[in-house]
Amino acid sequence: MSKPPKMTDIAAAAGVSPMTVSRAFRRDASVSARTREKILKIAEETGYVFDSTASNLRSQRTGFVAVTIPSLNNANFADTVRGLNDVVQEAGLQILLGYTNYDVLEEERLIQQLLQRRPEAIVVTGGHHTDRAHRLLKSAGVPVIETWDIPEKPIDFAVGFSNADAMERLVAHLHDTGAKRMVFIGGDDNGDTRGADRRRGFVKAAERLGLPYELVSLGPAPVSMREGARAMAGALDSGAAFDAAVCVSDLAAFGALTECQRRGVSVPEDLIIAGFGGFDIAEVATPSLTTVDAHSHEIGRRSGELLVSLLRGQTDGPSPQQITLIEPTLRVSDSTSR
Amino acid sequence: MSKPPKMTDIAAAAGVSPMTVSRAFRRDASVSARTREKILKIAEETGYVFDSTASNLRSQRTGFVAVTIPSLNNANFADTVRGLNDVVQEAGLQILLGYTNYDVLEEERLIQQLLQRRPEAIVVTGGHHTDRAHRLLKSAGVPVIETWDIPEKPIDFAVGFSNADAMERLVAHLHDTGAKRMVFIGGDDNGDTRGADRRRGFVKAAERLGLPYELVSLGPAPVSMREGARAMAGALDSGAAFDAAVCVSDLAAFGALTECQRRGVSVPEDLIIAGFGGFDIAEVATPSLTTVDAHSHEIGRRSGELLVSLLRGQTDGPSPQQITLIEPTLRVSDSTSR
DNA sequence: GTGAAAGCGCTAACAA
DNA sequence: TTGTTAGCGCTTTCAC
Repeated sequence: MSKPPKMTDIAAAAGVSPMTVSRAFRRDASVSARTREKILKIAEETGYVFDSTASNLRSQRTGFVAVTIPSLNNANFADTVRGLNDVVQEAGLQILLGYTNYDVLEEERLIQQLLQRRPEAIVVTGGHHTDRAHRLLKSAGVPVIETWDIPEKPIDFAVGFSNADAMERLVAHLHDTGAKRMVFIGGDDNGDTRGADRRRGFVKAAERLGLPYELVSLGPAPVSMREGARAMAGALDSGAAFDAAVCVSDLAAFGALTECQRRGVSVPEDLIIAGFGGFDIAEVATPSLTTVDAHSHEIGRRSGELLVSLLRGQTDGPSPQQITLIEPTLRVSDSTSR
Repeated sequence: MSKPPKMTDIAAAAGVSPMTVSRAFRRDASVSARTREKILKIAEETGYVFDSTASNLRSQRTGFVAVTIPSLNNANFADTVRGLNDVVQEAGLQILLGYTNYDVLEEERLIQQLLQRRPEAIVVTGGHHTDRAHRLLKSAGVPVIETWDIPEKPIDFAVGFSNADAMERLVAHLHDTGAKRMVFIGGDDNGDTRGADRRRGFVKAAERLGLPYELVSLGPAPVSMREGARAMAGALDSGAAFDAAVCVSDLAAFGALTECQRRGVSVPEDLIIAGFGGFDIAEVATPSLTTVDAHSHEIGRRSGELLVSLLRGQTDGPSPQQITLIEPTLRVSDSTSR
């Protein structure tokens, strides 16, 4: 068992210089077809595997895109990563994924760690970071894309929407359909800034419309279906009167729905329920859940396209917008249709 | 705007050699506390960011663990990656994730691409690969862990279970509770070898028990809740008589359940339904779904622990087992309890 | 506890 | 279309 071959070994075997081998491995390089084929054949036979680590150092390009998301086990974020990956993979880039568990300190740690890998761009979820993380991102020397939120002042670029505004629109719709007293079921504030924004939007809309409301806390993010069920149980047990429940995500909404079914509370007759996010479960639940589709996959796809065009240095087209608004879609469904 | 500082810049500023700076950045290195603090202070002030790419090349260690999964949008695999990440992150390793879309050719492409990054270990889902992928893995020179399946002949290590056996046990249980005619709702074979294994287990058990059965195809993986609903609709429309439906995953099972509810078919009174995987939805559905909990998170965690012990080169302890069996748990619930 | 010299395996830059 | 030279920013190795 000898050492694995390197580029100079392939070059020697093919009777060319290492530089020619290097060129042969890149699509657009100027190498004669004959030479290229010969090189590739020898490489395959000898089991040569190109060493990116050397290439990365010498060329000062890694092909990495660093990505941080709050949780891997949330279909919304998974969809965003998938959308992003579909685009950047096409451009020969590799995602470096990390998740923060909805913790800004963990995010800071992760960003510092990921920057050491010398990514060519970095995509983060949300626009709230520690001061240090913010500084690291600003001085990273690569494009930064903040997703899912539209921060007041994006570091470089933002692809997302206003969670508060979207929630306001949902509440206004429920008010239009006749809801008189609402509860909001959501997580604690710590970490899940999108959840907190949705709650702010809920409160703002309810107060503007003169609707009485209550807030039910679910504990820290991530919010699961089970916790949605528990929160609904608590709300029903508390004896509070309400005819509409708005949940911070479809998962919580579905849990709340099952709890109602378990207790014989009819949805939407006795109580209307709405979720947020546009998860699969909203469509398949019986009754299907009214939700706000955040277009998770599209957020990733558009972030990827923005990023690829930035890295290609397309100076010809129009310079990219700092903010890409992905307007969410209100999907009214059976759970709020009396 | 000047160029970002490198290690020699920090060394010059601190009045030490680059080597001392290098040592100061590693935990166990022999540098006096005073020197170390001075160096770290200067590094922070100047915004120095350690360059892994150079370290990777010189030390021939990247700290990467390559991971391929069929899909990011499957909570089972996401759980496995989370379990894996929790462990390897602790050991200072970074996951390089790729997904194959249940396609072995895509897997081959991905493996080749990931190996160029010089990972220190590689974790793949399943034990079926193209010949070329198999060769690449075997000659990669790093530990290979195959998960979710137990291949006949693992390349290096396997962490998982027999999908066929687990399904057989489920079918035997349903037979015990009085099921007389079964349908299996699952995907096509192309790509999803775990799904195919489950189907084989179903057929084998049904034939052993003398149970009449039918197979309903869902189309190619991944199988969604919606497709489960559609498959159940087709099965009910076909007029075939059956009193039990076994689904390749809980997602399909939940879809099938909602379709039954939509049509007034009572579960479990008229029809019992079982899923597979141990997804959250199984527990929260009404009625809750009988399932086989594959312990997705544990598969990842154990893979990570195995891998970390291999990379630490622990020659002292017992040499690691080639096969780590994570026995799935049958969770009998309301959807099959008459 | 610290330093000097050399080099990891590629590719930028220039030359032919 | 191909080759030569030098060097990316660290860390190995050896020395003190």
